[in-house]
This record gives sequence, C-alpha cells and structure tokens, in this order.
Amino acid sequence: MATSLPVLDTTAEICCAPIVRDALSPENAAALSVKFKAIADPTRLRLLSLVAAHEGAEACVCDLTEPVNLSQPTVSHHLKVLVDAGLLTRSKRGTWSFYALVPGALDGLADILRTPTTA
Amino acid sequence: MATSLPVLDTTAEICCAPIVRDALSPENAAALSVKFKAIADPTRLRLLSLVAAHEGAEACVCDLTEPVNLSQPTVSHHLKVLVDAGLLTRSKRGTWSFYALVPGALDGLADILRTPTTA
DNA sequence: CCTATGCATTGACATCCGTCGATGGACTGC
DNA sequence: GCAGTCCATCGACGGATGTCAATGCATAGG
Repeated sequence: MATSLPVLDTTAEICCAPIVRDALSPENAAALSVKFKAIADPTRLRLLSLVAAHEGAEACVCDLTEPVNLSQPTVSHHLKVLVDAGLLTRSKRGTWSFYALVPGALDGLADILRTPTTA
Repeated sequence: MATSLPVLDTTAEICCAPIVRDALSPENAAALSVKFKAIADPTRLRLLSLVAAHEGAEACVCDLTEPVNLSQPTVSHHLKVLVDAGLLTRSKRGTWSFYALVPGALDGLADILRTPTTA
C-alpha cells in the first residue's frame, strides 16, 4: 500500500508558523508548495468558489462543468487535485460525487501567509 | 508603453472578498492565480522566507543563492517572478539589488483564503 | 584604464501541467 | 436485462515552467 517513492505526505500537518517568521526548511517549503500549487490555477480557484457558494456548500461534477466551461474529465481532474491537496472532500452518494470544502483547510493556508506583526 | 496584449494587470487591486463568499469571476480567478502561482514553488517560498528573516528585512541575490543552493540566474529569475507578482520590491543600491517584502501583499492573499464565518 | 564583483537577460533543455476525446465502470430506472 | 446518466481514468498533445551555462552590463576599486 505504501508508495515505493518517498512521496511527500500531503496529509501531514504543516507547521502553521508564518513563513515570514522564520526561515523555511526545504521540506516544509515543498509540502507547502503542494497546497499552493493546488490553488494556483484559475479553474481550481473558481471550483473552490463554486463549491463553497453552492447550495448546501457542496456540489457534484455535473454542477460545475457548465460554469467553468470545461469538459467533464478536466473538471474531474481539477477536483482530484484539490482533494489530493486536502482542500476538498469527496463523498459518493448514488451516481453522484459530491465535493465540499475541508473545514479550516484554506484558513490554515491563510495563517501561513499572514505576517505576525503587521507594520 | 502599454502592452499590445490585454495582459492581466497584476498591479491592480484584486477584490479582497474571500473566494468562498461569492462565486469567483473568471477575471478575478485569473488575476488571483498569478499571485498564487508565484508562491506555489518551494524555492520561491523559501526566498520569501529568507528575505523576510534576513537582517533589515531585505536581502540581495548574493545572500540567497547559497541558502537555496541554486545558480545565480535561477535565483534572479525567481525573484523577478515574485516582484512581477507584487510580492517583493527591488531597490538597487550600488552594485547590489536589495529585495524586500511588499507590506501587506501576503496578508492580502491570506484574507482571500480566509473563510468569513468559520463553522 | 583594467579588473573584479553583482546582477539581469538570453537561449536551450527537460519536465511538468492543463486540456481533450475515448473508454469503461457504477448506479438508476424502465 | 437494457439503456441512460454520472463520473474516473487513460493516452495524447501543446504550452508553460524550472534550471543551467553563457553573455553582457553596471558599478566599485586599484
């Protein structure tokens, strides 16, 4: 089950100290970049926004393909990236896969960007 | 002076409403992704951190090449990306180029990620 | 002047990434 | 069982990206 490669464990808790507080270790930088890469795409930003704004704070793929004007496989791919980054959850009910925000995930990233003592 | 292409003006103020509050427009999503792309790289995250943690909250290229273990052109390239994204400033003094954080730039991104009413 | 230092730019290269069409599996309803 | 819907995966393609060596341009110091 364990991957043979020493892949970064994106599920591990990233130290929540702001990056401007202390020098960032290469390991933390790599782990952080995985999450930021996930949101560094216009389509994925919109998907996050659409999911959050959708009724019930969750949405299925069929709700999202038309707003972003992309094919279903592409949307599915982007959603997978967001799930793998720990920003979305996927719950399958019947034929549909419902995606929802992971509570606190985006706030965790926000804390890392925030400067402790704003000038 | 004006570019012939309708390039996104990354210096323009991005609306600071959290992305989970309302559906993100394609334009805002594109503008936001430019900034997030800038920090979605482990090297650039470390550079931001190193600059902020450096004495005087600024650093020259020669201060940064050794910590990140990359060539000078590569570091220079990354710093340019951060400057173009509006996250760093560059001030040339003598032979050196000093880079420093743009006050409030990272906080602005943090605000966008933050969820208004955390459950 | 001439050399040395610090830096930005260029060109090249390998890799990664976003997108699509095609396919197949899972579930629903008739 | 069969057709229809929803969705994940695969393979492919073009474009973007990170890295380097080489080059050139300032500025500082003999």
